[in-house]
Amino acid sequence: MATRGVNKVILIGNLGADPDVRYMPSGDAVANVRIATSESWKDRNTGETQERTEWHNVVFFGKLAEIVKQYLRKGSKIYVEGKLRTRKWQTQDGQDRYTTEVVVDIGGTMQMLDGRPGGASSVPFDEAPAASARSSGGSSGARPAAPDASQSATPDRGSFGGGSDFDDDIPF
Amino acid sequence: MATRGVNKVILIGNLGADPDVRYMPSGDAVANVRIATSESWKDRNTGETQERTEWHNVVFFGKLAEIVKQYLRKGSKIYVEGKLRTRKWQTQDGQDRYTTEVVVDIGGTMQMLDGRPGGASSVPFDEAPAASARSSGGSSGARPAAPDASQSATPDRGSFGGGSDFDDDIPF
Amino acid sequence: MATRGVNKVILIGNLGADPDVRYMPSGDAVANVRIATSESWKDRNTGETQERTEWHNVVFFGKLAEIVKQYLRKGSKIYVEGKLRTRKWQTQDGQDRYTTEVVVDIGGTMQMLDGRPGGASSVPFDEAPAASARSSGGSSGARPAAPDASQSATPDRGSFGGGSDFDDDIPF
Amino acid sequence: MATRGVNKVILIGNLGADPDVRYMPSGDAVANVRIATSESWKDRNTGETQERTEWHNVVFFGKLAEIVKQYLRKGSKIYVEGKLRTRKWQTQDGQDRYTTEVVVDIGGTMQMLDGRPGGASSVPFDEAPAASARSSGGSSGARPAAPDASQSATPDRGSFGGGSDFDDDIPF
DNA sequence: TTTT
DNA sequence: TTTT
Repeated sequence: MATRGVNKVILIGNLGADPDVRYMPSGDAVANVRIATSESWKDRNTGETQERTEWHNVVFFGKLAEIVKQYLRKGSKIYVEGKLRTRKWQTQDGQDRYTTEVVVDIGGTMQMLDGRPGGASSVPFDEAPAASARSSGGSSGARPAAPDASQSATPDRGSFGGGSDFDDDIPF
Repeated sequence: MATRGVNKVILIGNLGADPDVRYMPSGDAVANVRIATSESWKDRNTGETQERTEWHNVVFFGKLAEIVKQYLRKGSKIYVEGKLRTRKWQTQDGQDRYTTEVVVDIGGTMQMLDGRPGGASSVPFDEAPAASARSSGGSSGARPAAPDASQSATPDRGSFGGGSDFDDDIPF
Repeated sequence: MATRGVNKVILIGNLGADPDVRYMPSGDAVANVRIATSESWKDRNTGETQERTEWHNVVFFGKLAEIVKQYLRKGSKIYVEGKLRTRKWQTQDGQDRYTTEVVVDIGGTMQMLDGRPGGASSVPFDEAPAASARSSGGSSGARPAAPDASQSATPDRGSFGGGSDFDDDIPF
Repeated sequence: MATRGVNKVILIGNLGADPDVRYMPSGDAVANVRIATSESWKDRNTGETQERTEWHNVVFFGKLAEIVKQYLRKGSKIYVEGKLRTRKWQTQDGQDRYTTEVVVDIGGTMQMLDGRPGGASSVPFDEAPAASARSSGGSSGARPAAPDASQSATPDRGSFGGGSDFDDDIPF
């Protein structure tokens, strides 16, 4: 992979919920998590302390997704290094929507900061201790999240299992 | 400002168009730019070279916005250090939309990489070589982009000048 | 402060010992800590797992140094954002030595990752909740660590108290 | 490679001299460059503008080293993402010295910012468009710079060609 | 000298 | 020793 430009995101925050892990037709795992970062400051005029929490959609692929599935839970604190990707998708009535996510693949990393017993420490994207049946079927390991791949990798919430009990207008 | 967590974005890329600079009621400038980063890789199966360009919405405030206005043009190459912020806004018919931007304020920086003669080099957010009439009226310099502030700072494209020749459904 | 270029260091690691905090003539605090980061990998030939620990010298100034003194201890895990600075110093017999440190001042940050009860969360360099008698005497808050300032800020280990029970040849 | 902690350096600056490229016994290239970053600020007391230039030793391995050799020259502006490594070495009279370098290998990247015609754009460490005779003999590509490897990779300046017209006491 |  |  060659690059023109730099597209890098670094986050430290806590998971707002358990990871949402799915599998692509190839068998590769895709894990979505919501991470919160917050900042607080004193209003110059009122002197009151303000706080703002930002929620980030983070997507992991392949081996990293498996690790996310195994070790991360609601409340887990992690370090993430990834890149920005804005993905286009459609509502049920055909309207275009855009969602920006932090994608952790080539060049990215995840690191657990909780110090939980037995927890994996840190894992760069390209790590594959043992090729599982699942990941051996695909080649996503050395490929950046291509438009096509990512579309099937992080589909509309409703496209799995045929469910539809979600609000199509909320992109995340 | 104190922070729980880290929320950092680093970009190097080129402007897709001239900066879009507006002024808040306080007189503070707000500059929006679109920055492209691209990556290319070889498809493992077909061997073909693939390319993907990512477009980022970057927002500058205060003094930095003035510098962006003065020095940056379509094609300019810059280094940007900022943070992610997802902003909620509404379409004309009242539907909720979300747009994720890279905000350059406290803790952020911009740097020009073009080597243009007379160009400013690098500017952290909190720089104010000389308090202009505009920035002296506000206090945005030492305040992170608060939800309220940012909403008026980066309104729907059409909310300035009363214009409305834009597609409400496209968040950027 | 304007900059030509980018000089940024991001570390997450544990303190190898309690912070070493001193005070400049101005009364400003300077805190030195040693932080360990480690990586492990499998040797391609032998298949054995290798590990390498890297030790970093990190220097905090002013208010941040006070916080380091108050909250950090041997073993503490922190996130640090700073810049590289190589400092020249001399052995007792007049030989030049160079030490590279990670300086956390303007544009830098420190964040505690331990989740200790009562622990401060994150602190950018320029934070000064209340101007203490100490920091009010100096102006280090808005000044990058200048060569002169830093020299007095992080002097030879022996220059405090006139002691000399250390090995002059070990720069850290 | 797994990691406990984060050890990341991001630099944008200019080469102070042409790259210094050497070859390891395995045939793998090692390129050393000196990169300058500078910052300026106004002294609060005197009001004078101060400037400080920082010089960084950056080391590239394998394929990246070849690219550095081919495309970079004195004055070239580059973006570098690497990690800190402090290396121990000895003077001719057996004294220990330490040098801190920015190592660009696994997880690192280099990007040319000059827009020179024919220049390569960006190259992550693990890129190997075509296995050259040299790099095919080694396995450095997927191995972090191990203590042993790096020692032979970035030896004392005088250890090549048997020359000795250098000051042993200056670590860089 | 840390941590797992 | 670079760059503006």
